[in-house]
Amino acid sequence: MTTTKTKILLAEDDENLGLLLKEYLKAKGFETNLFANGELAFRDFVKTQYDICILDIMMPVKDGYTLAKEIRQIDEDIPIIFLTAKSMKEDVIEGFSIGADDYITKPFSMEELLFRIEAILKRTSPDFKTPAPEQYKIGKYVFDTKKQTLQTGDKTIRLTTKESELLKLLCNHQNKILDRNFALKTIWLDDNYFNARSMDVYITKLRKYLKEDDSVEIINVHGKGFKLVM
Amino acid sequence: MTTTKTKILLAEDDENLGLLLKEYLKAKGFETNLFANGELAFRDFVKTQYDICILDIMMPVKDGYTLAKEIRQIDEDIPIIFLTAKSMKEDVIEGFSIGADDYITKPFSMEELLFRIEAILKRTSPDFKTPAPEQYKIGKYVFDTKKQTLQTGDKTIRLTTKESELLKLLCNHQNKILDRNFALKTIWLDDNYFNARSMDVYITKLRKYLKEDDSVEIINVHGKGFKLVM
DNA sequence: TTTTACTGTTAAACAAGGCTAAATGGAAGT
DNA sequence: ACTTCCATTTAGCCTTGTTTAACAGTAAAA
Repeated sequence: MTTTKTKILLAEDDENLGLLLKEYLKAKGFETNLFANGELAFRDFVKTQYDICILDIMMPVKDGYTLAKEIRQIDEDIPIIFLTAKSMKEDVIEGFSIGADDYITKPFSMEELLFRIEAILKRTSPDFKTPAPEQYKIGKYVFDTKKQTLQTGDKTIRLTTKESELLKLLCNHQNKILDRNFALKTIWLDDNYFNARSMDVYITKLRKYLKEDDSVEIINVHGKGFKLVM
Repeated sequence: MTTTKTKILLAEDDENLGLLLKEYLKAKGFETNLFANGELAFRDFVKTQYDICILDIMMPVKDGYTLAKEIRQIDEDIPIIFLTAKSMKEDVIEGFSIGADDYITKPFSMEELLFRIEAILKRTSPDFKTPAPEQYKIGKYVFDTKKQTLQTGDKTIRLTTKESELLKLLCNHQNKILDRNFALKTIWLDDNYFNARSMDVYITKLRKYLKEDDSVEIINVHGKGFKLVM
């Protein structure tokens, strides 16, 4: 399987921040090229296929706005996110006028940057690892979230809406803990006692459906939630 | 060409801000419906085709997060922007986790909001924006709303008025939940018990008509409504 | 160990929905 | 007026989805 990594162009003159972001994004599965100024970034942009650009505004040699304008002349559509220390109204306006997709003021958490990147990518590239694909492979099962079915070779199990929503959340967090309260608030909208017990009942149901394949298991993490391991 | 205005759902309990935004957006060519709390906003959401939702987080009766989750259960894809006074890291994370497209902290300039709306809309394919076409493709069927017919290669099924109206509503909300009460009030003008049972009978009829194509299905969402998936 | 908070599972209860057939009632034809 | 036709509603019965209750088991805490 050749899942091409999402390529990010990062133009940031603060070396500390730049490397930190690059490392973080790498850990999150992105391929990031870091450049210390707009000039270097642009020289690479023309020869590399990027999926998204993250540009600091204030940089030596060539600032972020200028860089963005040059990028826009080459590619009208590529997503651009500005990073900046100042949050002056006019600057934000100018950023968006150039055709920015987002404008983030420092300080920001890397997590927020990641979310903002993903929010843009989910609308941009249709094949982007969206947090909610229509089909999941669960061991020898195929779970169709749209049709709410769970197929395994011969038979097809029709799932109810709640079963489907819960399984979807589990798939979404596969091999990670799905927090009880998060799941409750997402599906039941309220994490009271009764809904919690209701959820337990649904976990039992899902386990029954999935018991044909031993490599798949929904395990409980005491006091935290459930984990779909496979 | 009759370009329909982009419809915005705005949930904001601060009446001053709400009306101000509404006026501003109106001047910019948007059609905005303003609601003072999440409950009212949701009640309208199920019966109106919106293009984007702008939700304040802190609202009486039903807060923005809960509203967003309810909206997401009905429509997984509609863009959501959160407005909030607090910019706590965890809140931003929660907002994006629900599937927000942007998260703006007050105070913000209306101009910035406008740019952010446009940044999102330029990435959103306006496929459902074309209002109520005369013909729908439903799997291998062609549904003609005007002639009230359902064609599939060889044969043509004549639909009755009620059958046609219901199917039209379902098509209008395809892959989203068609709210029971909204459908009843729209077609039967009254959501009493008997009309509800009548509607169930019609759902059965439509399912029979559509059973030639497995890729099409009318699934029930318990207590909420029906969803035409394809 | 004892206690307490969680979790697993089953079954009961109830509401909602699926389906079929019969009843209703209006429109059109005789 | 009577009949036929047909869309729609009502009735009835059965199935399913979801929640609640109840009881047993287990992990953590005291």
